[in-house]
Amino acid sequence: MIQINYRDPRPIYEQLRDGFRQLILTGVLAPDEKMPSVRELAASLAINPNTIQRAYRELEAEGCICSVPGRGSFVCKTDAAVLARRTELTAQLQQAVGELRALGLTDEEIIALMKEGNDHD
Amino acid sequence: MIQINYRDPRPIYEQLRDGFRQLILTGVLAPDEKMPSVRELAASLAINPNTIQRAYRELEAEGCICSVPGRGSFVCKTDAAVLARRTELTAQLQQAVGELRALGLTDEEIIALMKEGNDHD
DNA sequence: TTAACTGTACTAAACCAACTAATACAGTTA
DNA sequence: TAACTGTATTAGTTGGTTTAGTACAGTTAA
Repeated sequence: MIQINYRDPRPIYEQLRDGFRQLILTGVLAPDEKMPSVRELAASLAINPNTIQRAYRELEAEGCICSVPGRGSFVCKTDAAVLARRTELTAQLQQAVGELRALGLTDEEIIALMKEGNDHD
Repeated sequence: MIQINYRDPRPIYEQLRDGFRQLILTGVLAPDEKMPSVRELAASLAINPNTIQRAYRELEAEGCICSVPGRGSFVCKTDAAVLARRTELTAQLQQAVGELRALGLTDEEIIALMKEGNDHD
């Protein structure tokens, strides 16, 4: 379901948080679907339950999941979560575009780069 | 010339390296121009010389500056450095674009976002 | 030559965030 | 009741960043 890359310099809890956020916001994990329990996921990934807990805590703060003591954690995609992610990605996009322009690339060239990597469906 | 932001979670040496790279690759610092000496910059920024040294070492490895023992460090913009930065920015761009597409945005909407933040000269 | 600059190298310690470990408490479910 | 769930807390380890101090060698100008 989710994988950890130990060569990735980012902390584990960030990899988990970002990975799950991606799955949730893109609909791979449907609303009301049950997330793996803290202990279960910790065991299957061979890491500490506290690390899972931290990722889940942040996902809940973002509005991606809802955790209920005794019951479990559940997917809970919120408009606020989608909007927040979109805002964040827009900032990243504009940052990269701004620097590419500073390197002398035209908007046409940048758009070409943008469509180059991925097939646009 | 360059500033450190202590609220920025990134390490100081990364802020220095990225800041100088930006100034060099965009031509604000001209080729053959002398960089501030390790000790001078450390004093004016009130940080340790070793931190400056690390930033300079990485900039030299990237081909942005050339350091000569006894003489100093000098701007030395390389084609390789420009290309490397362009490649990196392209990856960041495509990453953001890919995720925005996954959120359901069309390429037209993404291009609009891209032009929205900055006036295109 | 001397003095003051330059980059570079090295070791040791302080510091802090990330992570682990172990334990405990409370709510839910069969 | 037993086994699950999320949550909280404390303590300890680890690794990267930064500081501190020292040292060496090359350059430059008085």
